[in-house]
Amino acid sequence: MGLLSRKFYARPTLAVARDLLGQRLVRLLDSHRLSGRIVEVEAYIGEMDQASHARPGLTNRNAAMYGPPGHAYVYFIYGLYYCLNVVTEAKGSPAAVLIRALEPLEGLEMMRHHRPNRPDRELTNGPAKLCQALAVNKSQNHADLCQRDTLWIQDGWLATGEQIATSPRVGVRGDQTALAAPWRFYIQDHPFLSR
DNA sequence: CTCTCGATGCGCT
DNA sequence: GCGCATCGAGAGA
Repeated sequence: MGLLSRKFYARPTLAVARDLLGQRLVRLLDSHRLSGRIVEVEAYIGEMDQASHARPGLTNRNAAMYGPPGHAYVYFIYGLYYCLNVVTEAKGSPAAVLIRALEPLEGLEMMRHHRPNRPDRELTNGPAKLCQALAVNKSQNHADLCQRDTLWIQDGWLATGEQIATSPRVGVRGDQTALAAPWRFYIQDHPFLSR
């Protein structure tokens, strides 16, 4: 099935974010496939974006955001968790889409093993939860998503009747007026949305 | 169900 | 030293 191409990611970030909904994120782990449909994302665009990790300019942490499109930007947060982004736009233009929630499709048994004592509905309904379920960590930072290596995105689908909705981004700090832009995209009423 | 609060470590000022 | 693109336990209703 179709791997999403470099050109898909080398576009304006809001378009990429919207078009990622319904696509299938695949993680290959010890020859096991773990995958899910992307049902919620957020866009982070440029150094002027008050909520973006690129706000301080190029640093070691956010370097992947400045790199070529179609690669992973994985960061460590709150001393405990990882979150996964997809780098967008041309090299040198720091922008990315945060993957916030998945609908699990393949590898449920292994996901349950990675997130013990959780009901299935809480396997991948948050940015750090899905990284736990798919065993995504710093070793996937800079990974090329345009190759079938250990992490990639391939063609998915939107079911008939599924509607795309937007809202302001969640969990971001700072000046609220600057953060009101509706840069969160999600499939309306989907059961695997984050809280 | 909702709300509050603590965990935990690293990058950056 | 501070603050963080989060989560889960525990309490209350």
